[in-house]
Amino acid sequence: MLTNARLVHQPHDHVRSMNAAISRAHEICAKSNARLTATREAILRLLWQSHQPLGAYQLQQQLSKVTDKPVAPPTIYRAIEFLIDLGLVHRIPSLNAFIGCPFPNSDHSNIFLICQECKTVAEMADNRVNSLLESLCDMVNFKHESQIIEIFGCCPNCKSGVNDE
Amino acid sequence: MLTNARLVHQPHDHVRSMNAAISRAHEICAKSNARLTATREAILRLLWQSHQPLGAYQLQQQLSKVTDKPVAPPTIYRAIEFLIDLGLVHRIPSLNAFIGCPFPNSDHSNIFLICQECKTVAEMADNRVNSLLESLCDMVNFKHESQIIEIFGCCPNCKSGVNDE
DNA sequence: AACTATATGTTATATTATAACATAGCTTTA
DNA sequence: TAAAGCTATGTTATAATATAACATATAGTT
Repeated sequence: MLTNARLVHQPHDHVRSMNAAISRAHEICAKSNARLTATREAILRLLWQSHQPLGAYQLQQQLSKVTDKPVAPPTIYRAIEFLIDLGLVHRIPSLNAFIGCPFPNSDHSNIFLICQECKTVAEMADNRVNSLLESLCDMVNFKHESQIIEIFGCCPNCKSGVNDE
Repeated sequence: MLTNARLVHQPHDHVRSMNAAISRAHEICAKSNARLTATREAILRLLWQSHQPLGAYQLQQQLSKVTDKPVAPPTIYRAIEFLIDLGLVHRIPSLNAFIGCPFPNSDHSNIFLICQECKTVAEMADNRVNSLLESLCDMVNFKHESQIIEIFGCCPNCKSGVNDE
């Protein structure tokens, strides 16, 4: 089982984990002969700075602030599409929002733990889940190609009331 | 393991299964002191007639045709919200679309098999999946409240080319 | 330097969803 | 049965999300 849950749900060194993510992203792009341009990297950074998924229009605002010039939606959606295709970013369908993938090289269980209180999202991967779902698909003769699992609930911080005002 | 996959992926008696669904819906509403009004029932019927999920604006068009008068989006969204709250209908987040629930009384695994070819969606429920996911959540101290699992792939019909032209 | 492919800018618009307020229709009880 | 109160629907407007189409620029290749 692989997860970034502890990272997400506890204080940690943001800058360091982001830098790691960015350099990993550069490697992955190099391998695929893909270009991590300034815009794309900026979007990836914005997504990594937040453990809450960001919507396209939030990204638009933030990118516009960072670059100090207007940014139109297609710019955002194109960068996101690029990042998703490389597995660096996920879309959380029920939230219409996007989040950086903490382990872009691994198997994609795509299990997301969405805290309804604080809106943070942690990711997990687990092979038992994958094989169980694949076996269920086999039983009904459905060809499994990909999956996404969204789990809604309450993260450890919000359960314990740590961040209450 | 509970599924309507065979029903969805094979020819069957639409009218019969829909009538069964509607009368089940009436029972469920009665239990909850909720009113399955004409509009709500019409929406539920439309959703049952199709094994493909329908978007709100598709429902709008079809309802408008059935009732022969204009229908505005809030009408649709309100009926859908009602039906979802009672567990009679699901929203498929990645499709922005809605589908009738084949076993509204049972545990909600909310596993959807989405055929990328023909766009049909079958549903499954499986307690092993539920308990596995709950145990993963326990491991990271996340309180599991609900879940949705979307599996993308290819249904038996499309695999075998049955419906090719 | 010219060519080609890739990426971005720009404008417009499509698609999905909800807010806010008005009206109508049940349902309970006087 | 009439009045009151709750639930549902109608209506208008608009918010939020996403994409199409075409122009321009930039990077990489010959």
